[in-house]
Amino acid sequence: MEDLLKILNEQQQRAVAAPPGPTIVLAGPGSGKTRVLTYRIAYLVGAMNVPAWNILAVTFTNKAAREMGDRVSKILGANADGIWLGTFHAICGKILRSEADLLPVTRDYVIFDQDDQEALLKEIIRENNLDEKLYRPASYLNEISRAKNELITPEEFPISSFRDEQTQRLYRIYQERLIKNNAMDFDDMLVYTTRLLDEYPIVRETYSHKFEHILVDEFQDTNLAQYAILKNLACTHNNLYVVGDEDQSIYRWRGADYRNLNRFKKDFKDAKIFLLEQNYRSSQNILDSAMAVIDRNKNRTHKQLETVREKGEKITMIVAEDDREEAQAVVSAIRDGIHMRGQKPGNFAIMYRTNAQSRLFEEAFRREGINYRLVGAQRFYGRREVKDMLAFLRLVHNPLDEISLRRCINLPPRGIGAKTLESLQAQAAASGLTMGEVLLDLAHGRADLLESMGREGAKLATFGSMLLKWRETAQHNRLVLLFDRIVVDTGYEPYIRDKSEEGQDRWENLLELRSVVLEYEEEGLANFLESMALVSDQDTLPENVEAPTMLTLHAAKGLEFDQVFIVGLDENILPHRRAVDDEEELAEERRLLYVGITRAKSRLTLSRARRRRSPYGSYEETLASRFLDDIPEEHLTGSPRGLPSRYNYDNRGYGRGGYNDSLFGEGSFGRGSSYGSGYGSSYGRGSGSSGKRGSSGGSRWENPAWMQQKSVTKDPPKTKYKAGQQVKHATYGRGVVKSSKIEFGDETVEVYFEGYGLKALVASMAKLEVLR
DNA sequence: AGCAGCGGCCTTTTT
DNA sequence: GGCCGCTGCT
Repeated sequence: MEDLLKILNEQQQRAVAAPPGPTIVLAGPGSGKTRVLTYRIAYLVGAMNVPAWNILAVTFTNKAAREMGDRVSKILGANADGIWLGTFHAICGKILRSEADLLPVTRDYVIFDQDDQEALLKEIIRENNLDEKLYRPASYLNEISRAKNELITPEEFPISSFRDEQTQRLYRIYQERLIKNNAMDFDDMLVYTTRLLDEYPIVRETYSHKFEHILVDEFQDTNLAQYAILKNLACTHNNLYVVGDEDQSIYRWRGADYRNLNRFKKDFKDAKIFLLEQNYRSSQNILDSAMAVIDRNKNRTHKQLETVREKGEKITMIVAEDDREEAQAVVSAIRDGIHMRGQKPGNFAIMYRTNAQSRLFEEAFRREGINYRLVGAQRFYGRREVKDMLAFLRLVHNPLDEISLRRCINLPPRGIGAKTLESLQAQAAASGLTMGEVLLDLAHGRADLLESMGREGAKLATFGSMLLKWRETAQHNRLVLLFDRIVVDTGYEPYIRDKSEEGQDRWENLLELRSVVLEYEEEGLANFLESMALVSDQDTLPENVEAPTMLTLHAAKGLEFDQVFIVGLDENILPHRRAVDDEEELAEERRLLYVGITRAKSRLTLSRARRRRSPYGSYEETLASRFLDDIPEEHLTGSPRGLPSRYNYDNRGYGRGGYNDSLFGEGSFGRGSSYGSGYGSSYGRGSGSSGKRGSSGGSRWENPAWMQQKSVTKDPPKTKYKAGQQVKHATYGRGVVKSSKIEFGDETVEVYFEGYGLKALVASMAKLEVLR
């Protein structure tokens, strides 16, 4: 253990070896806080003899959890087994399923995402004859969400206007309906867990004893509900170790409250505080600029960030004529970095305020033939065909879920339209059941029902029978069989797989989902559905892909890149239009920029556009972001208001090679960015395709191995692997093929591995080596 | 019941 | 400029 401590600096060592009890680690960007957390866990296990299963570590994303888990395992090996490590929501999910008896929902509850929530609230608004134009679900959901994050029940909802009254009413009905659907939303997971711990001393004490040591990453982004959970869990020991940085608090709008740090100090008077100021990431120029930006915020402690690295290059400013040119300039710069200076494509990142901004950059990358990876936006799990399939699976798991029922009951169209649904709903209401229950009753051959519902009853009974069959399949068979049954029984394949390229993409997405299903054979449907609901954007960031990354500033938190481009530094973009007239929100926009700047290791480029397309289509003049004023000129190359440098776009349909020099301007020439005029245009083309999934962009699903391999659907289905063959797998080692067959155009091999048992693998992805 | 065509509405950020 | 929902036609 002492050896381990040696590779940490003095501040880090002290934080890692802190005595038990409430502890705050204030960690500047790039100061190795993940490292401190990892070693803290190792220290607890290795030096303080705390069993791993008595440790709970909470991270902000699943990806962060995975990374930390890997690092801890590397240090501790099997001694790390049993540790609870995950996001707040994942950990709450685990607790809630264990304690489901105490909840108003059953163990089979499903998690409603934003779309489901909106669908449900929309229904409620409709049923209550409220004007849908006036009652936008999203805006009410926002308020409901905020209330939940502050642990305010519908009854406690504060009322000071007519709108508040409506919100309260909708909130109350919305909660009732969630329970009726045997569902909860993201916020409920926190709220129910809090209440479980608050109201049942036995539960509180059980978990508090189990989690003798609790560690929390990104503490500045916890909300009140999360804080309450932590406090409850720590109630018997106070061993609460939190790491955070108030300057990186960027989720206020989601209820996060960096004042939880103050709350913590107040609630735990004896809390020890450690500071990590040594930066290992960025050049001093970058850090100085970051500090210049953040120092303008009030109510914070100034931190003097020092780097171990060199002073580094100045920050480059690009000012383009319009947003399209901005995108082209940034992508050209990346292209030059890759091709002229031999930089690795993965070194680059483009960060923006809103997802919508990614589009022009995607187009520019395509023009240049450069592959890219995109975080978030239209995620894989947000795709229609994926959500459709998940709706079927959710309905099978939880027939009370009316949102999923409505979504999938007529997929593909089978004559169950609005009218049929209405009569199903009427029947449900009349018998005090849910629609799903009525369907299952019909399937069970309830003659009275069938009779009273006439022709519609017959249609519904057909679907009900399928549902019943699927539910039986789910109980006795492999998960993937259920998946396949649904696809076959509904005729979903021909429905989405039309002749178009899009149709093919959709089908391939479905196959990809199927291969995810294969990974959940042991964990089962409930766990599969839960992880599907809890994957975050960052979790879908493709790894091991050498390509520039595009992501929002929010998604960039916790990451680092050698060269960072922060784009759209205009008023109303960054800071965002919605934030400019509120001081608190403005401060958060500033922190957002700070987070972005501090992601950069060696080189930082800021860009803006003089004209920008408004959401409506027309072009608007822009003003330079006020934040640019705060970056001292000595750190900057190019002026925020200066002239753009001359770009040459290689005549790719956009080439006015260069811009009018005589445009008004304060900036002087030659100070412009270094993307000089016209490097050759001969490279880049066709080096990769980024658009396999159309404009929706990628995720970790971008070009997976099986995609390159043409699917085989025609007979005869020849399998590559044969029963009895000895094979080798990267993770599982040696195994014997038990069977292999073509399912949906992809070969599925069942292999028996020593020490791992029977595994079902997708042949094109598993990369099995045939030994004999 | 289902599709095509038209008009109104947007855009923060996410577990 | 694009998505969603509504209307009216088959």
